Amino acid sequence: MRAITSPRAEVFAIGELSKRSGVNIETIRYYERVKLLSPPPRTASGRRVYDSTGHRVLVFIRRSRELGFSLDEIRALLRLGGPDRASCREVREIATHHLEDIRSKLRDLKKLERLLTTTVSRCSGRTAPDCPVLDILDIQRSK
Amino acid sequence: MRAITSPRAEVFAIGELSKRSGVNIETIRYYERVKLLSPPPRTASGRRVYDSTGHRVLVFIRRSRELGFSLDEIRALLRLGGPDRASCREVREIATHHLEDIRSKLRDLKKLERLLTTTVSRCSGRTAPDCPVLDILDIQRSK
DNA sequence: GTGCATCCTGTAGCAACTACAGGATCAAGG
DNA sequence: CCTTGATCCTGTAGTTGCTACAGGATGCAC
Repeated sequence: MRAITSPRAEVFAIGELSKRSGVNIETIRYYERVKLLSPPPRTASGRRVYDSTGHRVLVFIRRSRELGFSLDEIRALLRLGGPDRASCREVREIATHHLEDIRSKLRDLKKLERLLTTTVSRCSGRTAPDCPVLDILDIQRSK
Repeated sequence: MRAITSPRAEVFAIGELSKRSGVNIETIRYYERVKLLSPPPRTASGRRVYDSTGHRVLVFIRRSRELGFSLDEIRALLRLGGPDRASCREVREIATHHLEDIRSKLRDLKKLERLLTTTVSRCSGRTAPDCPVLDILDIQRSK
């Protein structure tokens, strides 16, 4: 086995990692607490030390969050991307399931958008005496 | 002024209200705590007593939540629908603003859906050795 | 050696609920 | 009259994914 991996491994503190990854410091520590990130080595005085691997994992997490995956889903994806990587199938299952969630949210939002659009436009038409937005929500004026 | 409002006002307890409105008991009490609902009268022994007005307001809240309004927005809508109701304009402002939120969420989700759809379909095509879902998220295999 | 930046832990807060625990009260049957 | 089971009460803690302190310990430059 080769001892030295490459032209010297670069390491850095949590502030640097935060800047590079676009994930804020408190959030990084939070990810560690909830076991999304494994605890990094520390300096003698107790400060966290990260390297490029830590950076890559964190960026993976950030991207996944942007795609709307939950922390639990990300945990699963990380496990699958990790040491015992094998099953593209499982990854696909998670992603497909997530996609279904997204689609149902999309459907709901579209319905909502239509409903609110037509209602608001009725409202802006004139100085309506009875507001159609409140109507749609079915609030009662005495009768 | 007429003393008796109608053929006897019907009153009921929180469990009944919960069933009729489709909002669960703990949530009703929570709404009261955060001042979305005004505290109802109580029986001698301290149990909450509701009537049809309480029911109407609660249903209004439920529908608003289904439409994705935040509790703060609903608070505002309730104020506008209440005693000093006047401004359809303010209601429209709240609804329009909310509509913009919905539209931007819609745009994001659509992008997401496209991205995940194509990725997952590439994945399901064959027994891929390197999972494209993990690829897209940019996780690293040693190199 | 004196600042100031950066780091540490631990706790509390946000939305919008949900889920108890531990006790009081009500209504019906025997 | 008494017991049983349903319903109600308050208060607190948990959920998700963070963010924001407080209060203290380092690191580094001048």
